[in-house]
Amino acid sequence: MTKLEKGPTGQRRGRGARERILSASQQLFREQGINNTGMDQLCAVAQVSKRTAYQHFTSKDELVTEYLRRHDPDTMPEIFDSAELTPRERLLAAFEKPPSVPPAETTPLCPFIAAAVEINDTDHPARRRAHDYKASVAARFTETARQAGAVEPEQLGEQLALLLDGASVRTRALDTDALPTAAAIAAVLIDNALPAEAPG
Amino acid sequence: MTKLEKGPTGQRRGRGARERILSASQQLFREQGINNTGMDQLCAVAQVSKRTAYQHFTSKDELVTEYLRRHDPDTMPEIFDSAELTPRERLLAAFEKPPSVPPAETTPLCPFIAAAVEINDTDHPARRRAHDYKASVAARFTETARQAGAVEPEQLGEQLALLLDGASVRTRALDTDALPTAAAIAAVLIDNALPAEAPG
DNA sequence: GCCTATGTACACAAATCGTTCTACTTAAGG
DNA sequence: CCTTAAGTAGAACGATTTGTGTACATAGGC
Repeated sequence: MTKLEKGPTGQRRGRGARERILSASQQLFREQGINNTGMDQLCAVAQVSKRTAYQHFTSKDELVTEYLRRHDPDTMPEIFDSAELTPRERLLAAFEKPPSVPPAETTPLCPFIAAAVEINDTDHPARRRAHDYKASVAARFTETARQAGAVEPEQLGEQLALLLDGASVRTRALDTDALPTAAAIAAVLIDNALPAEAPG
Repeated sequence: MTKLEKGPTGQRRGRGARERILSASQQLFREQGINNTGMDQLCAVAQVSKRTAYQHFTSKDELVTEYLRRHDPDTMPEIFDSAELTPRERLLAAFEKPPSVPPAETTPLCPFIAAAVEINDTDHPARRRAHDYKASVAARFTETARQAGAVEPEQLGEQLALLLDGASVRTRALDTDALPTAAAIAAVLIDNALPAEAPG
């Protein structure tokens, strides 16, 4: 996660509108979806006048694109770049729930999945970004699988990425955390793909 | 699939408006999503006047709900009710692409996932229907897994359902058929969960 | 052959959408 | 202190949305 620097509740208005707009985007697009969030509401939450919003972003489409671009600029770095874990442990760590927000709530739907579903035009920059991000996650998995000595790292990478996405959408549909289910599958796949008893 | 009885291209207008409306819903909601499909366009495709549409369905919400209700009233019966296949074969058959539509196109996103993402209100009947359908698929898998003699049928059922959803959303995001990836995982899970060399 | 269900055409209301406008205020740097 | 860039408030625009109202047409069962 990037630093959200929420500030003392009611961020003081004034300079720094762009940041406030993007913060509000993160919150609202995540909570209620892109199409269900109007610019009026977004500006109200960001405590920014509409004029200012449109000086920073020429259109809502551009704001959406920037919102996705800013979100996770690198792909899950806190997991894949962790030097303390063995490659095998890193693969498994991707399926552990981050300690953000109270454990009672269900994790919100992956913003890239949301964008891929809500936006219809395949050529929309936001959808392209979603495509790239999803490919990037698989590539990271593949890379780590290769480091771990998996027999078919590309296949394993694609499989693990699919598990994460399945867990995300199923959590949304059933309102129940599906990540443990995905984690169990991941453990099986990793065990199957890695040479037995390799240290990592 | 239910009989769509498309008729000779330009369905003759007149009686039978309700069916035409639901047919158009299937087509348009699937192709462009629920929120991106207006009632005007829908009525035009259905060759039905708007007045008639609102005589059959009091609101778009109700139409969406009915569209999801009608769609697959039973859960994938052609797979789970097939008497020619062993339980194990039935589990695997769920991951084979149905021969509908040319193989070049990617399978459209599962309508229930679409509804779960596009609609924000958890209490919306359509979202409840999506919830129930997703639970139903898992239950069908579980039931079949039990027949096949799986050691932990409930876990396997939930896992296989997650794979299907992961494949659907990933196909959407990457514009590449992800079902084979899910099928490969399913094969591994099923092999792991079923007593070795059982006839089915 | 008539009666009634059903459907049509199309204008219209009301809300909401993204977007732009004008005119005013404020904060920071030199 | 004064200039200038940045932000504000809120009205308004045009397009689009869901949903209605009115007056008219037609197909089928009796």
